[in-house]
Amino acid sequence: MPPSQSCAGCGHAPVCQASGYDRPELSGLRHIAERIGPLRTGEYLYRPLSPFRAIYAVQTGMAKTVAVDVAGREQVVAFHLPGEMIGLDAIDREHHDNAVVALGKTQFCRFPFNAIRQVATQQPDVPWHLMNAASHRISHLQLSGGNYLAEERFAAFLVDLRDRRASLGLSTDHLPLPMSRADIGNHLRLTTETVSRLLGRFRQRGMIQLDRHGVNLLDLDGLRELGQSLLVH
Amino acid sequence: MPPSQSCAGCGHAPVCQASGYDRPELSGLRHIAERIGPLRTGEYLYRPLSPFRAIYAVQTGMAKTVAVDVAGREQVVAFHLPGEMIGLDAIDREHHDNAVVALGKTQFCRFPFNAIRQVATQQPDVPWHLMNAASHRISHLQLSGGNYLAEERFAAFLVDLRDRRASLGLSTDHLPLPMSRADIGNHLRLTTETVSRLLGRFRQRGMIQLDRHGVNLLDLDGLRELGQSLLVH
DNA sequence: CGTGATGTTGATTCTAATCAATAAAGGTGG
DNA sequence: CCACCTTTATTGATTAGAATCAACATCACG
Repeated sequence: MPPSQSCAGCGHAPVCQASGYDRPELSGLRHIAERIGPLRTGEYLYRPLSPFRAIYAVQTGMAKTVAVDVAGREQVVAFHLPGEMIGLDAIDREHHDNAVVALGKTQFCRFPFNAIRQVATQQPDVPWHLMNAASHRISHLQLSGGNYLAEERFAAFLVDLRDRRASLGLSTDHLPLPMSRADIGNHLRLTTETVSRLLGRFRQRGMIQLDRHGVNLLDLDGLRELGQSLLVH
Repeated sequence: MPPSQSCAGCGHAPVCQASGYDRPELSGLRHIAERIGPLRTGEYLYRPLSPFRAIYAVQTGMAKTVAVDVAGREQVVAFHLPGEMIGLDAIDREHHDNAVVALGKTQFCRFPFNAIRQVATQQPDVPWHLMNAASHRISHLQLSGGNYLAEERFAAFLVDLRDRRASLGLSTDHLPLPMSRADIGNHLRLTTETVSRLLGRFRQRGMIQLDRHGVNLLDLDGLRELGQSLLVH
């Protein structure tokens, strides 16, 4: 099956709209998009050493980016929601140096990089749109690299996920957590045990409610206060 | 004194060349550069809430970027060597959310953002050049956010600094460290005491030599091995 | 249903922070 | 140039936060 071209008829226009892709100055991007997937839990969109040929966005579902260092240690570098750009860290490289893995049934949009550069010659806002995404990602990484307590980082993680879902028009009362505790912990520099304990602590305080597929945030203000130092304003 | 325009006659062309700014496709950037400074230790290039109007690069000397969170805690987000872009994290914002501070007598190049966008309409490689810088920064931040031991982070910090100096054609035998131990520690999520102890440990092992203004790396291979997981390859 | 993977909870250990004291450096004014 | 004083750096003793080790519970899946 050849990848379907263009965004015409895509049922997921709303999240793209929320991410700013519906601006007429970016119309060219919509015409070069290819759909990838669905991939299922644990399947790879790309791997370390895969040649860099395209940028991606999640269309539906969720994904993680994982860096693998020389010693083989894995580092979960980001979780991706629909509409969020994937692969900006490889633009200055020949090859990807990390992997992108689906978390649950996930579809992607693929933007071939050659096509992006071609489109950019006609629509000069295109590179600046990517630049804005990169700029935002830099801000986020700078903050999250900071020296904060486990509780602060974890609260910020939950609130950040909620806020990103909110800005995409996704449900905010319930946060699905399709990744493992190990993934969350790895991402936040915590062990699975510590993640479990923090979830338990927040539950005991009545700040969250846990179910099999995720959490309900019962005290968003409380969590936001705990994580405030780590949240972009 | 009005800022001097253009890079013609600038005595620091070599580092810019090493950073790729001498490519003819970027010639427009050279014509809009303004020189700022010299600033002295502790003086600000900009502060949080300063309006975002330009991107900067260090010309000579060294600088740090400091984020200040809601609670007033400071976080040293980066140290900048000559030729390195400053302010990419503010491109999608109206205002800077962090400060840039000179470390020792430091001069900057200022690239007004309006002028950059103007130049970009003539030289389409300009935004992609910034994008490459942003991409590289994302890669670096993703790695350095990882969960590594104090010793690994510190060794990687020293080697990274050396390698960046090497790629700019600066001396590599001696690393000046114009920032305080507190700055280094803050940047690496360590206390000043721990930085001191690590320096002491490396010195005892004969890996470095300490003097008043910086360090000599006596066993680069050893340091590189300690920090290998954190270094981009 | 098992059964292997994932998640929770408790006991103990360890890395780096904190607390504390001293030493060295840098800047200032006489 | 030196004495003084403030800031910065080093080193040691103790503490704390999260990791590790360990046992058990629960879930997903064939």
